[in-house]
Amino acid sequence: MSPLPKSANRVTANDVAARAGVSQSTVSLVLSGNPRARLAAETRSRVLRAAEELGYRPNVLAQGLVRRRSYALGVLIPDLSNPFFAAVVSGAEKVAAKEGYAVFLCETGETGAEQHVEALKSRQIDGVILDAVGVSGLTPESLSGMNVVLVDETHEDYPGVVSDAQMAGELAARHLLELGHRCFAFIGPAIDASAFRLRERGYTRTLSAAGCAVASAALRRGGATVAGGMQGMRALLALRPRPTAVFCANDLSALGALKACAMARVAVPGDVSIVGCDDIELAQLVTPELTTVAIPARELGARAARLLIRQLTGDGHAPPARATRPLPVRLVTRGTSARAPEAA
Amino acid sequence: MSPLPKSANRVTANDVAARAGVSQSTVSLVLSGNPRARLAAETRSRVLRAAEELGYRPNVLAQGLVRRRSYALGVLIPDLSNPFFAAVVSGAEKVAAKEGYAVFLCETGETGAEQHVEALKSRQIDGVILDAVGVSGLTPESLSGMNVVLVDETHEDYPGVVSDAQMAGELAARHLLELGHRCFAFIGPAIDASAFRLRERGYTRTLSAAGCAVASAALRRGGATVAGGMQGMRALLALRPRPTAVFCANDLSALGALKACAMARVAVPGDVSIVGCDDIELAQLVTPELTTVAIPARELGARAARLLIRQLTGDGHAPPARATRPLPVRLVTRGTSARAPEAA
DNA sequence: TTGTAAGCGTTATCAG
DNA sequence: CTGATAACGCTTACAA
Repeated sequence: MSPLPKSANRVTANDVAARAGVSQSTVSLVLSGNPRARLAAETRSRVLRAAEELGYRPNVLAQGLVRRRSYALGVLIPDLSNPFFAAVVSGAEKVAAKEGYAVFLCETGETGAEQHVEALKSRQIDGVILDAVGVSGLTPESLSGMNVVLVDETHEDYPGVVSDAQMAGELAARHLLELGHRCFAFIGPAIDASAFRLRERGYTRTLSAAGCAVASAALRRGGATVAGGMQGMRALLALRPRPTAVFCANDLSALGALKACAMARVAVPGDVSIVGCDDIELAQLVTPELTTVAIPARELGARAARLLIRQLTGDGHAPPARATRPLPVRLVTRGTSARAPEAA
Repeated sequence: MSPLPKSANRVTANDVAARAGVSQSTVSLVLSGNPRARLAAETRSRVLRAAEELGYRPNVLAQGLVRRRSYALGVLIPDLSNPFFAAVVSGAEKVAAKEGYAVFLCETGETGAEQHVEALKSRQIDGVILDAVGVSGLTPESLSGMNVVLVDETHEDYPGVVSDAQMAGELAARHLLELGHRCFAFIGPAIDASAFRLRERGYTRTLSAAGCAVASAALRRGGATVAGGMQGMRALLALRPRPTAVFCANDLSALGALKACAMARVAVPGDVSIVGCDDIELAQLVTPELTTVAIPARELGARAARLLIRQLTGDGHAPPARATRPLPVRLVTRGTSARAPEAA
């Protein structure tokens, strides 16, 4: 193995041309060129064979240079350790790969999306999928001229693929209401325009409509992480009266909340019911299994990729691909929710 | 006084040159050129300022074309839904980004690594990190001329970054032995040359040395997934005598095994002890918490990236970066392991 | 129908 | 020190 794939290794369109006894541009024509190019069948097959024999693969960088597209997409997420994001990425990667696009993965953390976008720009990226990176936190010009699709976030300037986040909150609320709960709480982050916020809204509104406001002290803000959930739940457990029903903005925080209960020897669902959101695989691994609202994460990613690619392919002035209708969510009733305990 | 940015869209080195009143090649020299290039301080700063004002970003595709490097890495993993792989990717992406490399994420599934590698090749990828994709399953020439670094897999042709997998198995075995267990089992996949296999070996050898062979019926083969773990454990529970100690090749399967026990109302760790491997975040979320052997996943990814990049940068004939010493692993004793139940 | 040639945006080698 | 100029591998008018 020489450190750098020296030279001599890579076979170019020129090599193919030489072997087929045609010019390089002819090779280009038959291999990647317009279908409307009319080549002699004989020439075409000679080229094809030569290419085959030599194992020719067009250099995408060079193609990109002249076509001004890189056939690469960027996917930006805050944190790959959240299985939900992993699923989104996975879904996006799969359809991208099938369509001949490669995906650059960028983990932005809480901040730092900006730099990643810059880096992608200088790679002539064809478009980006942003999930939960907070578009409004970016300087407007950083995304200018880019093809972008948002996931589970809405912004007037960009199309987005979303789940029915408000419905998710509503489903959670209705479920808990039906179980007879009267004292509610919520744990989740305070990011505007995010799905988290909509979940919260659907939840609180449904509760209000049923005459059950959630006290502001019962509204715990924090990261949508395990740690955030634990913290939030600890605070809730100290409240009097103690909430008997808690909806968490995502499964990770719900799992954290569940854990906090276990550590505090608070029975779930005996003393308090917990409902998460996402339905990640782990939700079924804990005991009791987590009641949650399923969000089609892979599908979100897949659609985002499709939408983005369509936007790219849509030569000229096709309708600039507006946001699609929200993907349906559904309540998955498992073991962490039960009838409210009798009032003390 | 100076020309304005040409077409609103992309600003090139030519635009900068025009504005700075120098030639394009000079721009190239000061911006990306050798540090040893000796430019007039005055010229340099003029160029720098012009570039700054225009917001110039060199086109990496073009750079790649001539330099024959793309400054991009590929990371191939079978499945992003396994948090362990997600962590590896995350670690690799972080150091790659810091070093100015972008990473193409490729999820290969059980098979299909080949095509992804081909796709990456035509993108002039600088190198790839392969984690658990089974190098030996690839046609040799598909990786020829590529810079590759393996993660947790050993192969004589490529350098690899590994954890001390055999030690992981040994630690699990010693732990269970110390707890007085005598009837052992193992759940894991049958992939040669993988860390899984080494974990198994470390486990079985340590047991043998202690006079406790693991019966072949107690050796369950299957995917290193939740489903695989559940299946394996179900089979084990039917065995007579029933094993009291089970080591699983990874946490996902351990979690599956734990779940299977819960469903079968078998007490963990009362009736059977379970030890996993990886120490993914979820391990602490289940009840009881999973005893496991911690593998530094992020660190593996990070090191792989560093090693790969060093290999790339190592112009000329630096020692071709052999495999590094195994990263240490450590036993994390939690709630799924306890003293063996009294013999019936 | 196929070849010639002009780029795409950079880097790199030389002259001046 | 700086500026032509030739690649890099490919696409695409435009000629032949």
